[in-house]
Amino acid sequence: MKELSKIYDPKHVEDKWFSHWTKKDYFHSEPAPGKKAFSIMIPPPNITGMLTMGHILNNTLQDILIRKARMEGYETMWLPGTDHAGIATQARVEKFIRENEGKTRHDLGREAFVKRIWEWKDQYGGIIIKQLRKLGVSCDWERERFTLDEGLSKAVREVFVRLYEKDLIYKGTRIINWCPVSHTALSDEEVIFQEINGHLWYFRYPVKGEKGRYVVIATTRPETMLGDTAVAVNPKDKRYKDLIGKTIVLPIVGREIPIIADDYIDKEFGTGAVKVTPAHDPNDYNIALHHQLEFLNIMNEDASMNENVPSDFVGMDRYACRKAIVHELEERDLLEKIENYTHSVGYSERAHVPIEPRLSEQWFVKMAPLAQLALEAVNSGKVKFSPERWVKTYNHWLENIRDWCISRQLWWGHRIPVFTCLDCGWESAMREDPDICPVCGSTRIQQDEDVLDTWFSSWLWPFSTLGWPEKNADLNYYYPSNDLVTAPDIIFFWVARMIMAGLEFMDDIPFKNVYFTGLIRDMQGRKMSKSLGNSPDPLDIIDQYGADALRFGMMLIAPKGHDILFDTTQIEVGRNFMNKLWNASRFVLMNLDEETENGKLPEIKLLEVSDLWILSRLKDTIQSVDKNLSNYRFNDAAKDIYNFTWNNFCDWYIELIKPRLYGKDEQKKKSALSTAVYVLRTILKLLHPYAPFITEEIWHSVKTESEPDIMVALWPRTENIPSDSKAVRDINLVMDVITAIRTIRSEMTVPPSKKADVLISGGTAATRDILNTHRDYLISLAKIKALTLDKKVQQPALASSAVVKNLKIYVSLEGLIDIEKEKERLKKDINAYEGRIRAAKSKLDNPNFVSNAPEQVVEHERGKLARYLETLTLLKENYKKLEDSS
RNA sequence: GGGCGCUUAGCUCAGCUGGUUUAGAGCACCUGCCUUACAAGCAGGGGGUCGGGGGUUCGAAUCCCUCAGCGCCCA
Repeated sequence: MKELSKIYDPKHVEDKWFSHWTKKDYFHSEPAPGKKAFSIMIPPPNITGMLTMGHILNNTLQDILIRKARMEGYETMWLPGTDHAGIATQARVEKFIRENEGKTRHDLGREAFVKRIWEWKDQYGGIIIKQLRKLGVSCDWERERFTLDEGLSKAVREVFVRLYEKDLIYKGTRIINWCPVSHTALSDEEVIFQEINGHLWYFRYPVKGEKGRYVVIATTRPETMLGDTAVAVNPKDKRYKDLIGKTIVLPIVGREIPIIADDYIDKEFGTGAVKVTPAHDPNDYNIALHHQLEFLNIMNEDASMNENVPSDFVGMDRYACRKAIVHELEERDLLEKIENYTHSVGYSERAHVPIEPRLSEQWFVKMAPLAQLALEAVNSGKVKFSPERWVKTYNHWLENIRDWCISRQLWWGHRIPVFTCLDCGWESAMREDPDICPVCGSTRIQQDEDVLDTWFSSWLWPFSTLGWPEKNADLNYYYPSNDLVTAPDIIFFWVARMIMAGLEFMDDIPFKNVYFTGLIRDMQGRKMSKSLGNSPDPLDIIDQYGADALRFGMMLIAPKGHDILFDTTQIEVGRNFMNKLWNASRFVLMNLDEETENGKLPEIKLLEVSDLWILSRLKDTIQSVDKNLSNYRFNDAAKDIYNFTWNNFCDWYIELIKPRLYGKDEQKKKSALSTAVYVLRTILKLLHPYAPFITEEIWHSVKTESEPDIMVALWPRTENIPSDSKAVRDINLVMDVITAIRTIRSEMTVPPSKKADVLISGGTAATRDILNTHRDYLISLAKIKALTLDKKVQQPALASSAVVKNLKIYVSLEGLIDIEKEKERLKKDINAYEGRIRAAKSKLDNPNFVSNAPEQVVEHERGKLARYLETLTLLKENYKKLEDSS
């Protein structure tokens, strides 16, 4: 007999198996011709990142997919890695150096600073990858990649040059989103709009040459008035018709600016007259292009005012300047009024400060030509989204796509491979750094100072990680990958762009399926965040409950594509289940001796009805798990396993076989045990993708010779499992009768130690026969002293009764029965049946129902009614007897 | 302003092509149990009319319209 401890302790188990799997090299994959590949590319987390609940969700899902595929015999490869997170990492290291050494990156210089980031990366970067191992995820750790690796950098450069050569990359002067903290441009996707309770200021702008005449304009950003180069009105606006073409003398500055007319102006906004600041507002920029207005940049990189404004304001921060301007205009009696005004303000995704629209020269990718194929790939179903509704979001973005600003004024990242000759002005993107100008031979060559958006490397991840642009066996074998698991908040940043890149550079989609997870929130529905402190550290949870409990508990509450309200008590459910499984295994092992069991099911003829029942249920469960997992219904599959294990195997099957196990008949004992082990083994396999550690641990006590480790064992198949519908019906009847007796006992508060006499009569010969065959089950599970089973039995004077399938069940409880209580009990049952009968009757009494509903449905309703009526009669009989005897 | 989603038991959620007991599960709750696998457990129980209104249908939690509330995305 093998002994297991009474309570499952994950701490003694998890690390052991992880290193076992590593030693056996199960994580690693190489292309295996003749074997089908199954691959997943991890969404690379930031090197600055720490493991969050979101990562737990995301990576557990991927691990379930890859572990199941591995057990199904695919050559599986899950590629892990990280991205270099340009802004976040540079900011992190800058802060570190500033706080510890009092230096800026400019003090160090570009080369030395980048070297310092690499040092930081080696020490702290990618902690998250180490943390992931605690979760037990089966990535191919030897294939770990980083977006700044040599190979990936080569891919980035190749892609840049190709797009440059196709004229899909260009340099242009535009209004872009500028982060005044990080001092860099951002793409549109990196701007987060937030509703702000601000103000609308109304200023009087004097009209030149018309003393006392003003145009009142409304603005949310007073400080930008220093950069105004026009005032605009709608040409159809009668209020201002006569002013068009006249001139405004800009207050404070004294600059003379025109009043122009443009259809774009909304007559309803403010006064209908607006100030135009072409260098600091994207809409004003477009108006200015139309009207050939002056572009006046009035801010520095940190959003302080530059020397293009009156000296009193130079150097002021934009918000200090706002106050000063308002004050100054008020002094001059040019402030008409201030209104409260709610509007949305764009914030920098990384630095959490309002972005500043800024006119500057940046690099862009023309996206429209890339978008077309990407739309087709998803809409034709070549790439499948799950849940499907994300297709709409995807389409909307791609159909309205704007060019992608890819240059960043940072040092940490892939430097833009564009070179310029200072002598002849030659400029080109180059695969290799040139020594001399190919046009004039000059050595005075300069590379662009900027680096690329981090996503410019991430969008190549599905193939750059496999060695592209080289053509090699890995690419050939693993590309495209099967599933991508990601959160929908990066559908534009990443998913859509990967599809575009895959089609453009690989001529093929990057993945076949995309599963969008929900977001993890706290119980109040708030996003988990560091500042709220509502985000538990997953490693603490693993420490407390075990990785399996975390994974499984999480999956149970992770409905398809919905946000998840997370609370650690839900992980307790996972832990309790692991403990239940552990103890069920203990039970089986305690009764198992080496000889009784050879890994196979006994011949069908040796199986008893209870064995056939549990095997039939097992078969259903396997089918359901398969179906649910192939539809990405992870929580439903988890529930299938949970319910089968707990409610069928533990609650009933183990109890049903106890008489056989404790009996003398060796053959009966053997068939029970063999079936139990077989079922247990199958449960372990079904559960392994969810809970890899505990299943491996138990497996090593019940494994067969041909399958040394569950991680590489074969996924359960249903072909050889018997399915016997009569066994299912019979056992269901037995269970119903046992439950009825238990209910009586419990409601009459009969202590479990007290056995009762039970008499069963009525029903059909067949149902009585079934009960008679299984009388041992009844006796042991319903705590029966003497069981009488006959067509007609003398109803005991003092008994509690129930009706199951028209069998009358009497539990004889002399001395324990309380007649009033029993009457109440029966009355409740009678009421319930009367209700059901009413419902069925009202349907059948409706001639429209009878004539219009399908025959089957009508028949079914008739059958129901007949059964209820019979049951009701029997219940009433019992009730009457009780009344008579009292 | 446009789009998407959600609203079912005290809480978190299932309910997939409308009909298989009077709508299910887990947690919480109540009652009784240390019954030799498991008190992280066992047995039993109570609790909702499916956000409001309207419609389609023989039949609606399920389909349609509308209102309200909540959330997300885009502008």
